[in-house]
Amino acid sequence: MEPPVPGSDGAEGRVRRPTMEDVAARVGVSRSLVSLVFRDAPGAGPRTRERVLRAAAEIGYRPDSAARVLARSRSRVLGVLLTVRNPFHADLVEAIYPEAERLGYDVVLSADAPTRSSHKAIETLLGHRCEAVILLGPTARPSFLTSVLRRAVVVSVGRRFPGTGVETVHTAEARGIRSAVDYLTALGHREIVHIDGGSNAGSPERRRDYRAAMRRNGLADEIRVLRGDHTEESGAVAAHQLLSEDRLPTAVLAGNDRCAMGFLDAVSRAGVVVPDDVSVVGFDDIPSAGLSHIALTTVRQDVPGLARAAVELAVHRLENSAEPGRESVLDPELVVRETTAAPRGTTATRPPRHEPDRLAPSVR
Amino acid sequence: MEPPVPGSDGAEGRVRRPTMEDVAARVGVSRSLVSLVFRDAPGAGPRTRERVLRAAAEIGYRPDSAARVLARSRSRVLGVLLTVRNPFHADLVEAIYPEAERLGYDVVLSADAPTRSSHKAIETLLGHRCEAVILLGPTARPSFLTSVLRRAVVVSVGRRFPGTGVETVHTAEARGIRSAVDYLTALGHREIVHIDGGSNAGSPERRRDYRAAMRRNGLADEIRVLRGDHTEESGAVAAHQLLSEDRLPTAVLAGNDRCAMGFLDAVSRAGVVVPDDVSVVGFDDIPSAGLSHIALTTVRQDVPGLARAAVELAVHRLENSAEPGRESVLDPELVVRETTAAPRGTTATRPPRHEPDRLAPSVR
DNA sequence: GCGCTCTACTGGAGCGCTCTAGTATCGCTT
DNA sequence: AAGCGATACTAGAGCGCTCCAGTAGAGCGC
Repeated sequence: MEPPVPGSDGAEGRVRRPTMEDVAARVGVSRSLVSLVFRDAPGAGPRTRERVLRAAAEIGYRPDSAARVLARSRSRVLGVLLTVRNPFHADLVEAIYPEAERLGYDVVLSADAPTRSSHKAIETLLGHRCEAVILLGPTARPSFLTSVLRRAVVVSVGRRFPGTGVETVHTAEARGIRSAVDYLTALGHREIVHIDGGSNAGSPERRRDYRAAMRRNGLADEIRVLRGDHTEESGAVAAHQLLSEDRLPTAVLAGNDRCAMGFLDAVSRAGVVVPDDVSVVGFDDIPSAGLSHIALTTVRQDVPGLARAAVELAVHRLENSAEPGRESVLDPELVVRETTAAPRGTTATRPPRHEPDRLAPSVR
Repeated sequence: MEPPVPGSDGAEGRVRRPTMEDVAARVGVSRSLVSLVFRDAPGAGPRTRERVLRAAAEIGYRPDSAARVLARSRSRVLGVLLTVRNPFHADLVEAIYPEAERLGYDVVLSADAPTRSSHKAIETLLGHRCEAVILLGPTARPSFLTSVLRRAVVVSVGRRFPGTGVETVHTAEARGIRSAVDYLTALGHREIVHIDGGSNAGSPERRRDYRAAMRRNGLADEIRVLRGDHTEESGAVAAHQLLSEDRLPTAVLAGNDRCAMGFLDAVSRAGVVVPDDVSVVGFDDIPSAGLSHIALTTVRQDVPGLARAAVELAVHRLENSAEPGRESVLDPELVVRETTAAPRGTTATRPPRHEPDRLAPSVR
């Protein structure tokens, strides 16, 4: 049998990983003491502590997380399931890392993909002893999630699983949609079309909330929903459909930013000027929405807030007695940029950019 | 001290994770036998094997990867460092998973981000006992990578680290750039501007290769490089710069697709028609480049090939004697879509879409 | 000088697996 | 009947860490 790294110490001299034992021997203390230092536990003198740390650095010791996880009664590991292509997930992951670290948890990532089911990705997470899994816009079947619940706390970001014991964090879609519709209405728009997001997380809510907001503004007759999904392509398809008709609506509320950007791109190629000919509002506020040449007016989801709430919910659930099925709802804010204006033929000037009213996150 | 999951078996009844011992007891065999079955090792009777598998499924047993990794002489874990926002990395990750699985390796992901240095992300990977780390477009300092080499095989995708012992997988930038310039030249373009990618992986090569290709086509006097990076924003900035001048060049070769898309967007807003007024070529072929409304002509990197080569290089290096510093170079292909045409005033018809010549990957 | 508390440290039993070295049982030859 | 090689299984020693129980010695009051 070969040593851990085959070819023994090859050209670059890879060698056996140093262990705590090695550090201990070098300093002349017990392994327990070294462990104690690395866990930041009380009981070591400041001088010794420093010597241990120095010795460890000298021999390039790093704690072995497999051994650590195995030995601990609590693993303190949070699993995150993401769809690696999804830029919104990317933002969430970036925000989850520091938050987990702050609370003393490790994060392991697992991605689903066309060739890798979320089922399998979650199994991998559980294999890593995650105490809780945070699922970003999960597409898994509720029945599977229920079985996962026997092993770990489950937090879903974006999608609701009422009555299953899955914790949920999501945006108050209704408030976001309503503020967008109200804003467009205030500008003088009446023909406001919604390109929806199909069955993606949040979409049924957004569709329903659009209808409600239209009715609230006395625009029940103008309600029009175009089928879409959360891709640029679907925005472009909707654009072509609208372009093929007699005339455009004066405003479009897209299911998300990617859809809005696909729409924008397709109409500007057709010579339509945004916002003069048509106003466009997105949802999410992904990074590219804010780029100067896009400057998309959109409903911003509070990504750091969602990340923080997800981690906190998971940790709270782990460290306190069982109180399943909590729900954390965060308010979005309308970010007005340059793709919205009063419709042609009304007051020529655009309203000033208004500072969005940031609302405190609420926990129900 | 609380049991593994605090609140003991709470509302949903989370309980102690079953172990091999539990499975063994249920079937009435030894733990070793169960281990053997789960490792697919020879030495168990077919009937027993089946009974073990069934019992495991009944009690919801899953192998504990921490314990497994700890006990094994080889961890068979590959670490992947990615920048979670980067869509090109997303594609690579998706392709790495199945490839690693095929060779019997586990994959653990770690992301760098503005708030999380690649240094730290790599440390995490090493803590998980990765035998090899695959770094996607790494930004780490070579000196740090050298220190990592003592612990693991290092494979860099995209960026070269000559003479360090880091294995490298990358695209033959020169061939890609040359085919793009040759193609544009054949269409009749002479004023071909390159918006470069700054210090991003592959950019210095692309810049150099652009110059070489221009010279080869007798266009040394037309060489013009605009400073950029790999974001949409930089494409838009370059567009505004060019628009502010007397007249546009007839063709633009962008540093990557995102840059190309930023450029496209900015010029079409200014009323410039692509490809009639200006031809645009990208680099990478990210998914959105192929969308019908974008239809970007671009130099496609062979993502599945890069992923496969990276995993194979890592595994080869682990399983054979030390042969450091191999390099695997994959050929790109020019994908002609709808953002390129002959310049205004020349032969009116566009050439037919030509089927790109796919070349076999070469290993040097 | 005595017990007493405190701090600084050590010993050792696991955590859930893997993997080598064994043992038991079988069928089959000689 | 003894021997033999397979095959099917078991025993048990780790892997590198955590964490609890325990010890040595210093400092202190009385």
